Amino acid sequence: MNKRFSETLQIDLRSDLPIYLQLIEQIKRQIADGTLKPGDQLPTVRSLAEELRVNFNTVARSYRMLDEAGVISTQQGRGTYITEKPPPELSDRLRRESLMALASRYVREARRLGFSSDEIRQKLLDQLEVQTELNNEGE
Amino acid sequence: MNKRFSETLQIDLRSDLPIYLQLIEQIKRQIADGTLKPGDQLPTVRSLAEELRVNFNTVARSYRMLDEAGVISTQQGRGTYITEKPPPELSDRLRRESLMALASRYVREARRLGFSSDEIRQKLLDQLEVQTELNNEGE
DNA sequence: AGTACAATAATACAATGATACAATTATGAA
DNA sequence: TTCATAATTGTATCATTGTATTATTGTACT
Repeated sequence: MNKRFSETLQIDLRSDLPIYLQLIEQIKRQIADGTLKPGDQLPTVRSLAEELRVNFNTVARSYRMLDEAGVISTQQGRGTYITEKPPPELSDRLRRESLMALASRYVREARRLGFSSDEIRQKLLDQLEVQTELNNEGE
Repeated sequence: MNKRFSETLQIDLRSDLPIYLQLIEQIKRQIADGTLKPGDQLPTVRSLAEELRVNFNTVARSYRMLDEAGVISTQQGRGTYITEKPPPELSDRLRRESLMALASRYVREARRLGFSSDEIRQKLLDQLEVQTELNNEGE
């Protein structure tokens, strides 16, 4: 049951992180975890922008930077695609960058809600226990 | 017949109350009495400043403080809007639910990337240090 | 006067939006 | 087919909007 790609992206207009960086972060992560595969076509800058209710230049900026990073290939008049053969070490680097981005966002948003470092850390430990219990059975 | 927003604001340059505080007070009041509704867009800092004959930094200062108070949402390059759900003081219960959701999402996405509990926990601790240094948490 | 601080102003910058353009693809008539 | 034309796609440029940093102004206090 494949969601529309745009529905898998969560943009927070109130975040202190710019929209174009939020997009980059999440697309990178989907590539790293295999949700997006080499050769997959991404939505056009205009259609994705419309569904996310942002300006298409903002999407274009994200695509351009991802292109420069070598993870996607944007082609004028054709569209944008996940790079066919990512450099061998790119995938592992993407994984680590994605983890860093996730941790960074968690801390940033939690701090924005006014929580202390202790509370942020403790809640994570709680969640790690909860979700680990669930996963150990099924695996 | 709606007046221009700027015409509903009375700025007294001779008041002992600073301009930016006068603005904050009056905008807050208009939100409280329903004149300004959630989702409404406020004038740009420059246009409002021009009509009020004050410097746009002064308006920006008012907007920033209202943003920090959670009353409005300022978005660079887009504009400023009355916060959708303005809970005067976010209830403790809601805050904790939000933190839980953030932590849960972090763990879930990190696991999806294939990281272990140790790696997930360690990366968070790293980020806590990094972001705490910048923010000088003690105060 | 001199100092210290808050309020305001000036300037440069970053993120997003609007518009026009170029490259490619799709369509259809000859 | 082949060519012309329209539609679609990304690109380039500049305008608009809020942000950050610094300078200036004004006020209160010694």
